[in-house]
Amino acid sequence: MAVASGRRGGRPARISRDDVLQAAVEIADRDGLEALTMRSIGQRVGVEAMSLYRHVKDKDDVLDGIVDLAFSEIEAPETESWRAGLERHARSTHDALVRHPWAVGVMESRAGPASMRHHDAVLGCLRGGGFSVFAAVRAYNIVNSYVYGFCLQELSLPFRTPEEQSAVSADILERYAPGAYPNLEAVATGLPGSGFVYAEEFGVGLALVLDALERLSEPGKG
Amino acid sequence: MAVASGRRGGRPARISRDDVLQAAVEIADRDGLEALTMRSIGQRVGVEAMSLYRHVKDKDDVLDGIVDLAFSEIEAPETESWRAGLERHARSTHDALVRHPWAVGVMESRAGPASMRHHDAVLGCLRGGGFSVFAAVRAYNIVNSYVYGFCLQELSLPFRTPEEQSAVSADILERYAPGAYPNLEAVATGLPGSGFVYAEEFGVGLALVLDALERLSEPGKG
DNA sequence: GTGGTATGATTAGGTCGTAAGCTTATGCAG
DNA sequence: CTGCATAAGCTTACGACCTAATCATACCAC
Repeated sequence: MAVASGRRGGRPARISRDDVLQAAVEIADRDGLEALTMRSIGQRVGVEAMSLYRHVKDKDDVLDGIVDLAFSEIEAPETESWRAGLERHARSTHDALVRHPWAVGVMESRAGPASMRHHDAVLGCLRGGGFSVFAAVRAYNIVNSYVYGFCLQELSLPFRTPEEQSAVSADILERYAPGAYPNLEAVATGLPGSGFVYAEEFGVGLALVLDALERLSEPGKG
Repeated sequence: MAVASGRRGGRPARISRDDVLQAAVEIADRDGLEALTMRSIGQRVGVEAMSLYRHVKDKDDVLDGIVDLAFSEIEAPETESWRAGLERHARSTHDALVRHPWAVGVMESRAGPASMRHHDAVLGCLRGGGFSVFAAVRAYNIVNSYVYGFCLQELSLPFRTPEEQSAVSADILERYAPGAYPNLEAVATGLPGSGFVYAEEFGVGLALVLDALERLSEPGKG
C-alpha cells in the first residue's frame, strides 16, 4: 500500500512552500507586484528560479498563495455585536491592505480558503445580529465596497503624511495654469489648514456607512 | 525661420495616436490588460509593433492614454443639485468601469487631464451645493470609495446574470463539504429565491451613501 | 549497498518591451 | 523635373520574463 501523504525519502528540502510565499510577500510589499518575478523570489530564498516550481505550481499559484496569506491577516468577527464585528473586520482589512499595497485589485478575484472563511464569518456575524440572508449580503457588500474603494484611493495618493500632503498641494497649485482647476485650487489652499487629516477619514466614512446600515437593519429586526 | 509646428513633408500617416489608443482599449476590453501588448496593438491597427512608437512614447504612455480615454467617458455633474450631480457622476463612473473592466485599479493611480477635469467638476458641484472644502473632499472621497469598491467586487464575480448566479450558488453548495461554510451555504440556498438582484444593488448602496451624506451636509448648511 | 524518490540546477524555447538603424514615401525648394 | 529634408513604418536585436523538459544529487527504507 502506498503511503497517502508525507515524504518517503528524498533530499531534504532547503526551502518550503511557505518560504516561497513569505519571500514573495516581502518582495511585493517592498518593491511592488511588478518586481515579483520567479527570479527575484529565487534569489531571496537562495535558490534558482526553476527550483521554486517544486513547491509552487506556477506564478499564478504564487499570486493565489500570497493573496490568501494577506487575507489570513484579516481579523474575523467573533462573538461581538454585528456592528462591532463588522467594524473590526473593516479596520483590519484596511490595515492589511495598507500593509500589502499590491493586494487591492487582486484580492477579490482570487478567492482562496482564507477568503471563504472570512466571508462566512462576517455573514454569520450579521445574521447573528438579526440580518436576513438578503440584508446580510447587501450590508456586507456595501461595507466591503467602501473598504476596498477607500484603500484603492488611499494607496494611489502621492503622500502618506499631512506634511507631504501640504507639499503636494502647493506643488499642484504651481504646476497648472491658474484658473484651470479652480476647485482643486480651493482644495489645495483650503484643505491643509482646515484640520483635515487623511488618516482619520477611513474611520469617519466607515462610521457613516455603519450608521446607515443600522437604519437599514432596524425595520427587519422588528 | 524654422516652422514651429505642423508637418513639412514626409510619408502620410496610416495610423494616428488615437487609432493606437482606440485599438488598445478594444483589446483590453475584450481580452484583458494582460493581452495588451505592443505587438497585439500593432496587429490590430495593421502595423508592426515598433511603428507604434512614432505615435506613443512607450507602453506606459499607452496605459495613461487609455485610462484618460476611459475617464473621459464619465459624465461630469452640471448645474443640477449636488445630490443629482453626484449620483449621475457615480452611475456613469460605474458604467464606464463595467464597460472597461481593466480600468479599476489603474484609474486612480494615473491621473490625466480628464481625471483632473472631473475631480474639479465634482468638487465644484458639491461646493455649489453648500459643502465646505473640507466637507466636499470628505463626501467625494466616501462616494468614490463606494463606487470603486463596488465595481472592484462586481467585476470579480463569476456571474453576470441572475441565472448564472443561481448556477454558481448551486455549484458552491456541492463543491465544499457540508458544514464547512454554513453561512455561505445559507446564502447559496436562500439568496436566489429572495428577490435579490445584483444589478440593482449598486443603486441601493449608492442611495444609502448619498442619504448619509445628506445628513452630513445639513449641519454645515445651517 | 542499492533502489526509489524528492530536490534543486541546467538547458532551452517562447513572449514581452524597446533601442538602433534602415527603407520608403511624401512635399517643397531649386 | 530634380533632389533633399522629413516623417512613417520595418527589420533586427537584446535583455528580461515564465516555464517545459531533462539531468544530477542526496537522502531514506530496505
